[in-house]
Amino acid sequence: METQPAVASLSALAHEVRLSTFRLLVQAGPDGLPAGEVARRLGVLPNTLSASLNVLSHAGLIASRREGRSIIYTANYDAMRELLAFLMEDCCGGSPEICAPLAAIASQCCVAEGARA
Amino acid sequence: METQPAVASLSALAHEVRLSTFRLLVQAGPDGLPAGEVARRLGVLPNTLSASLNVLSHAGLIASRREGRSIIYTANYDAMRELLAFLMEDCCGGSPEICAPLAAIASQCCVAEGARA
DNA sequence: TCCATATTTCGAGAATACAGGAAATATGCG
DNA sequence: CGCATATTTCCTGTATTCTCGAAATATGGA
Repeated sequence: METQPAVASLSALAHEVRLSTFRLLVQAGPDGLPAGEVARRLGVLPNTLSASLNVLSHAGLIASRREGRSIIYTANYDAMRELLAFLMEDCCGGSPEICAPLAAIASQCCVAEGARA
Repeated sequence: METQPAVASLSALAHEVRLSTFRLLVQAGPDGLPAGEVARRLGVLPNTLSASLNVLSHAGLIASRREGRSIIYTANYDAMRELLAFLMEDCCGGSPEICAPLAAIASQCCVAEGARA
């Protein structure tokens, strides 16, 4: 990943409603959530949320599909991974032991539970 | 970490010069770099860079110390870790196998080289 | 003290982001 | 078709951010 798209992603996440929205969709998994449900859970007006979804979508962090009258939004896990990888990528140039705890966080978070399955 | 400080950190990073500055300092390791050196490497005016450093510092992402006439800036690795952990923290609630690759990235990045030492 | 270096602070104009009201679009159902 | 639901688009005033020139501050050395 290069700097410019990373800035775009970070900008999209640098907003209370948008960050909460993204986290909600990440939690929701591949099934995603309809826009209205997100608005209800976060307590924001539908049009305000729509603007937030638009920004996140434009940055490639989420995707959408129509289902009946609802539009379902889902997190783009690839984009999330790319952004995190970009942020982690530099720390090893200096001293690996400094950023090693990041791996510990990730394995605590993901592998420990994933490996158990 | 909570949403509000996370937004502050993301806002600080959501800017081309500031993101590049932060990455440069992360690469530089605990010794850090003087402000002038960062400005020279990134090709930005000293006062513009100063504003960027101020924003990053205010968000807690970097720290500074004076050394003679120079002011040396260093990355705050703890803050970086907290932010990354915050972003990763939700993915497991859904499906662990989705975010497991994050652990792979982190271990590629840090542990593989760190363990070799 | 005087000067050069390193960095920050101040100020102003231009550009951009934000929130929310009102209206428009799309879908499903009777 | 007519109506309710779900969501988006448009609009507008306000607030914030960004950039850069000019001036100020801090340090070290002659």
